[in-house]
This record gives sequence, C-alpha cells and structure tokens, in this order.
Amino acid sequence: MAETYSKKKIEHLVSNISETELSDLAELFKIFGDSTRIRILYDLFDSEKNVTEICEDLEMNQSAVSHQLKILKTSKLINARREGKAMVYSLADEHVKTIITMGKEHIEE
Amino acid sequence: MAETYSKKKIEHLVSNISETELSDLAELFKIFGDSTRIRILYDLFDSEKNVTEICEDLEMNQSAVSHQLKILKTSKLINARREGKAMVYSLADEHVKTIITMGKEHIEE
DNA sequence: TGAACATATGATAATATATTCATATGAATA
DNA sequence: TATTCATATGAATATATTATCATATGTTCA
Repeated sequence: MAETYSKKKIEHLVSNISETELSDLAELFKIFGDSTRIRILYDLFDSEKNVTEICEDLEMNQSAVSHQLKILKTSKLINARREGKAMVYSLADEHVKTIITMGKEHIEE
Repeated sequence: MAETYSKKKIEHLVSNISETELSDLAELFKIFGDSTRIRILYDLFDSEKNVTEICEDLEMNQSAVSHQLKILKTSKLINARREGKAMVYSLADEHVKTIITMGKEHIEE
C-alpha cells in the first residue's frame, strides 16, 4: 500500500484519467460527501464498532445508520463481520484515512 | 504546503476532528462528488482555461458549466481572472490534485 | 420453540441538487 | 454607441438522496 505521495508521484499517478475513472472518482467522493457517512467513518478510525455503538456515538437512530452503513459497505469503504447478534464494522483500508486527511489539510488552510 | 504523507503523519493529522470539521469535510467532498465538477477540475489539471474551452472539452452547454464553476469557485477549489471578454479559471492549489490522486489510488485497487 | 435482542430493508415523504431555458451583465470593437 | 461575443444568473423542472416509520430477518438463549 502506498504510504507517501511526493509532488512528482502525484503528477505521474494522475496523468491520463479516463472518463470512466472520473465517473468512478465522483462516485467515490460522493460517499465521503455526506455528514452521516463521514461521521461513521471517523467513528471507526481507531477501532471497529457494532451498529449499536455507532448509533450511540452519532446520536442517530438505528435505521438511518444502517442505511448509510450499507452504502459504505457497498462502496467497499468498510468491512463487516458478524459477532453473535451484532454486526461489527471496520474501515476497509488505510486509503479512507488518507483521503480524509487530505481533505482536512485542505479545509484547514 | 505539505508534500509527503507518511502513515505516522496521517495518524497525527487526523486525531481529534471536531463535529464542525467533519461537516466541513463532508461539504468539501460533496464538491468532488459530482461528475461535471470533477471533470472540470481534471480539465484544469495541466493548464488554466476559459469557459468556452471547458465547455468544448466537456461537451456541455455553457450554462451548466458556469453554474458548476460558480460552485467550485465558492468552494475555493478554483481561481478566476478576467482576460478581456473571457473568464479564465485555474486550480486553486495542489491539494485539489492530491485529493483526486488519493481517490484514484483507491479505486484502482 | 418462542421471546428478546440486533440489524436490515422497503416504502414514503422531505429535501437537495443538476440541468435547461431565457435572459441579464460585462467587455471589445466596428 | 450599437452590436457582438463571453459569461453569469434566476426560475423551473427533473432527478437523486436522506431520514423516518413500519416491519422483516437473523441470532441467542431460556
């Protein structure tokens, strides 16, 4: 997994993005572009949690959270596993953290 | 401007994000989460362009493009300057490229 | 097996968003 | 200064999205 991104590397990586990729990119960012979803992602930053815990942390009702969890799952930004009655969710990979970090850097300037 | 992001740096940067910041983050990503806007941003990757050029590149009508340019401008992702009759737009900073690059990295896996 | 707990899901209503159309604004120039 | 070119903008429509409500599914355990 990539861990550093120099200016030069970015220039290289970003060259020649197809229309399809741009569409996929928009779809990806759309997922991050909702308060509830980004709060869920941030809630999972340090540790996996079950649905009840997430609901408590966000102070939101279970149905709304489950609907958004499904979207995050479908987008492969989170993983799920069953633990008895509960479903435990966790971030899918480090990219989620990286993307949020880049965004945070931007808004702080 | 930050140019490299180690795992350790990300852990540090991302600690303690407030609810307000999470909201702002969602707002930021929402801007990237639209095909037209991300195509405009990508169109401006290598050089500034005026509205007519952008319209031609995206094969979209002028009004739709102008509406989205305004949103990008308001979000401070692009800059504008007048050049005679034309308005010339350019990316506001390197962060735009970085964020798109991170997204591209993610979808390619 | 049935009751209780945990989560998921379908339908609906409310809200937000993008594009289009018509038109306004602003700059250059004949 | 009247016309043309370039861009911006308001209103309206169409579409997408979110939260809520009611209920279904799945798991545990008495």
